[in-house]
Parts: sequence; structure tokens; C-alpha cells
Amino acid sequence: MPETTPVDQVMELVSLLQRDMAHSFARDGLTEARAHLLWVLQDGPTTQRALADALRVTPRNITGLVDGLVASGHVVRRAHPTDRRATLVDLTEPGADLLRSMTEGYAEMHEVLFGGLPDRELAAFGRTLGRVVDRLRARLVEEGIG
Amino acid sequence: MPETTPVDQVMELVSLLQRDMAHSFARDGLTEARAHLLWVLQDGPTTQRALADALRVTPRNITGLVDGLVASGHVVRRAHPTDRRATLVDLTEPGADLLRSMTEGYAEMHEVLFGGLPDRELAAFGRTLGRVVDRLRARLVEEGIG
DNA sequence: TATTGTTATACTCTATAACTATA
DNA sequence: TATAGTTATAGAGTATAACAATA
Repeated sequence: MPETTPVDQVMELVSLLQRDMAHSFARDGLTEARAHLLWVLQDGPTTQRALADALRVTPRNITGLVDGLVASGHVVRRAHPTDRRATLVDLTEPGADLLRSMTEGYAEMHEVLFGGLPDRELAAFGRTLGRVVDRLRARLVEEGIG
Repeated sequence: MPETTPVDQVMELVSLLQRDMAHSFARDGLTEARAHLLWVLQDGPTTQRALADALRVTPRNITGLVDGLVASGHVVRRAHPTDRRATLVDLTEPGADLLRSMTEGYAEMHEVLFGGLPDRELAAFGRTLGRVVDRLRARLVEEGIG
């Protein structure tokens, strides 16, 4: 019988989580990339340049994603108050509503994944996971994908 | 200061792992979708229909992915021995070599993520992760994404 | 000179629908 | 009738390169 390794478990987690999120986004009429952009707008109006950095894609991409979100009524482009080259992307009222529901969904994820787990078990899990994430981050830096 | 929750940690893990894998695949001249297809071929020659089910995409997609992998010399199409409608996709020698190196990379991932961790800690982590994965799987079934 | 965002172009992944060959 | 895979068509995400406006 094929044994399940911790690495298998992690990969399975990634796969399931991706499917779950893609499903949620689709239900909201969003793609993953657009949902990601909306998520970044939590921090307030943002230039397209900053969005490109946050999403790790080219500025050209942001143009397309923002175009889509403008068409769907979730965001608007506004003039930057001091830099006339730059454009600020900001949430509309419906966009802010959607982001709120996304935030609620994110909070509920804690209950879905960990609800009812003993505090000690959850704490231990978090400690180990923290180490794993740190190792992975270090590896990316090593590989120059920092 | 913004507190890091276990859900944040999980999301960070997913994000980092995706970047790491995309980087590895790109280094091998593969996209994520093509790497996934190659991975499925571990189990031997496979019909395109079975690949479509495994990758959860439409048969039309498999045509495109296989076309790409044929062009890059990683796989070949072969006649199905008994069903003349079906096509078997099989690894070439270079494709098998690449898959071997992917398998090695997968095995090394254990060392990257968990190397040097005490057995007890790793075992506890695996137990909790198993529960979390089960919960997530149950949720997908509930949502009808089974 | 450097930066911001756009137009132009191209590639990949994805989907649906219609079709052919076969079962 | 149903299934396997293709052609046709379309939309979304991604990239590079060239460009205009502004810093």
C-alpha cells in the first residue's frame, strides 16, 4: 500500500485549498487573480505599480486585471493626488462589500480547519508550521526567488 | 501589530510552495499544468480521457497539453491496444528522465521542510495535518466540489 | 534619466460546442 | 446510443517590447 508522507499531506492540503478558494471566488464572480488584487486593496487605495509588486506580476497585467474589475464594478481608477503619472485603484461600494464577505470567509476558515481542536494541539501545529514556513522561505531566498 | 493566525500560516505555506514549484518547473522547461500531467504518467501509459479526469480539466485541454509535451519531446501518443478510439500517452526517454528528477525533487522536499525535526514533533504535525486535510476534504464534498 | 501605465503582440491554460471515428 | 479525441472559437492570465506622459 502506498504510504502517505508528510510531504504528501502538505501537497494534498495545497491542492484542496486551491480548489476550495477557486470555488469561492467563482461563486463571487471573481477569478483567483482578481480576488488577489481585491485582497490587496484592503490596505487602501493603491497604485498599479504597487499592485504589480504585491501580486508579483508585470504592470501590464495589472492593467488587464483592473480593467476587468472596473468592468464588473468592483474598483475604480482615480488620479493620484501628487504624482500625475500614477493611478490609484480604489474599491467601489460593491467591491468593498465583496471584500468584506471575503474577509468573513477567511475568518471562518479557522473554524473549518481547526475548529474544536485542543488549544495545545493547535499551538504545537502552529509552532511546527511556523518552522516549516521559515525553512521554505529561506529556500526561496537561496534559490534567488526571494 | 498584525497577529499571525494559523490560517495565515497555511496560506503563506501555500503561496510559498506554489512559487517554489513554479520555479522548479520553469527551470525544467515545464509549466505547472504540463508538470502535473507528466506526474500522472508515473503510473504508466494513460489515455487522454483518464488524464482529463486526473487533472480535472476537459479533454480538449489534454489535447493541448499533450501537444505541447509531444513538441518538447517528453511524451508520445500511442495507439490503444484494444480501443481504437483511445490514445495512450506515454513517456519518452527524456520525459522519463525528467520525471525521475521531479520525483527526486519531491523526495528532497521532505528534507527541506522537515529535515532535523524531532520524530515526535513531526508525527504530531502529521496527525494534526491529517485531520485538517480530512476536514477540508469533507467541506469540499459538502459544497459539492467532491 | 527613471518611472508609471498603456498599446501591441504572443503564448499558455481554460471552457463550450460541434464533429469524426469507434465502441 | 455513448465514448474518445479533435477542430473551432473564446476568454483570462501571463510575458516582453515599444511608447507617451510625467517625475
